[in-house]
Amino acid sequence: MTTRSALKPPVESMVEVAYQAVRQRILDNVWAPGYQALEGALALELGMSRTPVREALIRLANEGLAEVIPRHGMRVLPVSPADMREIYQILTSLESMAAELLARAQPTAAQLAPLDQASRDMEKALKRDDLDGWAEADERFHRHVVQMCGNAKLAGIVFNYWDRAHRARMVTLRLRPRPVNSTREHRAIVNAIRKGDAARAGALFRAHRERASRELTELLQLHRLNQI
Amino acid sequence: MTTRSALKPPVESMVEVAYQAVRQRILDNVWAPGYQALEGALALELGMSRTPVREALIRLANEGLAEVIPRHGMRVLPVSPADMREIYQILTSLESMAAELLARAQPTAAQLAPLDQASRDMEKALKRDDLDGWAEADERFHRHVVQMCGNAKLAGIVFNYWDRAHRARMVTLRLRPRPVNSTREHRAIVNAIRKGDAARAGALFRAHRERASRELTELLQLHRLNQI
DNA sequence: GCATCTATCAACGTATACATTAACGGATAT
DNA sequence: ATATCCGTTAATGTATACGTTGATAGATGC
Repeated sequence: MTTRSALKPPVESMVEVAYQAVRQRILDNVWAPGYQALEGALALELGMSRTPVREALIRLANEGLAEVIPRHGMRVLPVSPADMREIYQILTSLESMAAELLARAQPTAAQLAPLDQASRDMEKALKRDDLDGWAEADERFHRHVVQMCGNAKLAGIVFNYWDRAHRARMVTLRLRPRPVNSTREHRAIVNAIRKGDAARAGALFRAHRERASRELTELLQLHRLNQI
Repeated sequence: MTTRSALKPPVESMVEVAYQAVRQRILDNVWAPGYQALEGALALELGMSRTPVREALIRLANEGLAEVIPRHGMRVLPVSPADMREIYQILTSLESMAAELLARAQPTAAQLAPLDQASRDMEKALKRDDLDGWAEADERFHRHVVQMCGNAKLAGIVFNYWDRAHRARMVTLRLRPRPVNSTREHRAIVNAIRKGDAARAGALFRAHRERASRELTELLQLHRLNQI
C-alpha cells in the first residue's frame, strides 16, 4: 500500500485538465456567454500545447457548452429562452420517466431515505432563507431520482442538460419568489414512488418540472434575459 | 453563379472524412461490435495522419458508438440487451414527448401529409413483403415526428440513440414476425395529432414504442443475441 | 467620403516529432 | 511447471512544425 490515494489515474491527462478547467469557467460564469478565446491563448493560459486544448474543446462542443468557430477559437454558447424551453421539455420528459422507473423498481426505505433527507433539507434551508442551500438540496433530490432509476444513459443526458441550464438556474434563483411549492411537490413524488404508483410518480414529476419550466421562462422574459 | 453547387464547404475537413468513414462502417456492421483498430492503422487506411483520426474518434466516443482504449485504439461498442432496454426507455420518453408537442402545435394538413404517406408506404411495402422498404418508411414516419415537434435538441438526442440501436434493428428486422401492428398504430397516432389531442398522441406513441421495445428485447433474448 | 482591391498576418488544420509507458515475451528462480 | 522479473517494443499523449486561408488594414479609385 502506497501513500498515493488514487491508484489508477495518478496523473490526469492534460486533455482532462483543459476540459475541466474550461467547463468549470463556463458553468461558474467566469467566462460569460459569448466569450471567445483562441486555441493558442487557452493553451498558453493552461500551460500546455494546442493539441490537448483542441481535444477538450471538441468534447465541450459535443456537450453543447461551447462552439468552435474556425478562425475565432472557442465561444461560450449563450442559452436563449427558446433554448431553455427545449431543454426543459427534454428534462420534463426524461426525469418523469426516471421517476416512473424508480417507482416500478420498488426501492427500499433505505434507498428512499436520501430523497426524504433532501426534502427536509430543502425545507430547513428555506426557513433559514438559505437559497444556495435550498438549490443544493433540490438538485440533490433530482440527482438521486435519476441516478437510482436504473438507466445510466438517461441519467447522463439529464446531467448534460442540467449543465446547459445551470447558469440560468443560478441567475433566476434570486430573481424569483421563494420556492414554496417545490418541497410539497417533492414529498408527493416520494410518496408515489414509495407506494409503487409509477403513473402517479411520473405525472407528478412532470407537473413539477412543467411548473418550474414555466416559472423560469416567464422570469427570463420578465427580466429581458435573452442570453444567459 | 459558379458551377460549384455547394458554396460554403467546398472541401470537407479530414476530421469529417474520418468521422463519416468510421461511423458508416460501424452502422453498416462492416466493423462488428468489439472490433478494434489502432489510431495509426486507421490513419494509414484513411490516408491521413493520426491527428484528424483522433479528433474523429473523440466525437464517436462522445456519441456512444465507439470507445477509445489507451493502448488498444478504438473499439466498436457492442450493444447488450440491457443497453437496448435503456435506449428504448429514452426513445419512448422523448418520442412520445415529441408526438405531444407536435399535436399541440396544430400542424396543417400539408405538414401531416408526410406522415400519411409514410403510413401508406409501410402498408404497401408490407404487402410486397419488402422489409427494407417497410423499415425505411417506418423510420421516415418517426423521423418526421421528431423533426417537426419544434425541439431540435430533442431530435438530436433521438437521432443519436437511433444510431446506437441501428444494428440491432437491422438484425431483428428479419427475425421477427411481420410487423402488422405498426401501421395501424401509426395511423391512430396521426389521427390524434390531427385532432390536436396531445395526451392521446403521447400515450399512443408511448404504447407503440413500449411494444416495439418489448418485442425487440424478447427477440434478442430468444436468439441469445447478447452483443450486437 | 466611401467602396473596392490588395498585401500582410495570424489562426487553424494537419503532419510530424518525440518522450513516456503499458504490453509482451523470454529468462530466471523456485 | 509456474510465477516473477526485466528488457524490448510500439502505441499513445503531447509538443512542435508548417502550409493554407480568412481576416484586417492600408492603399487606390471614384
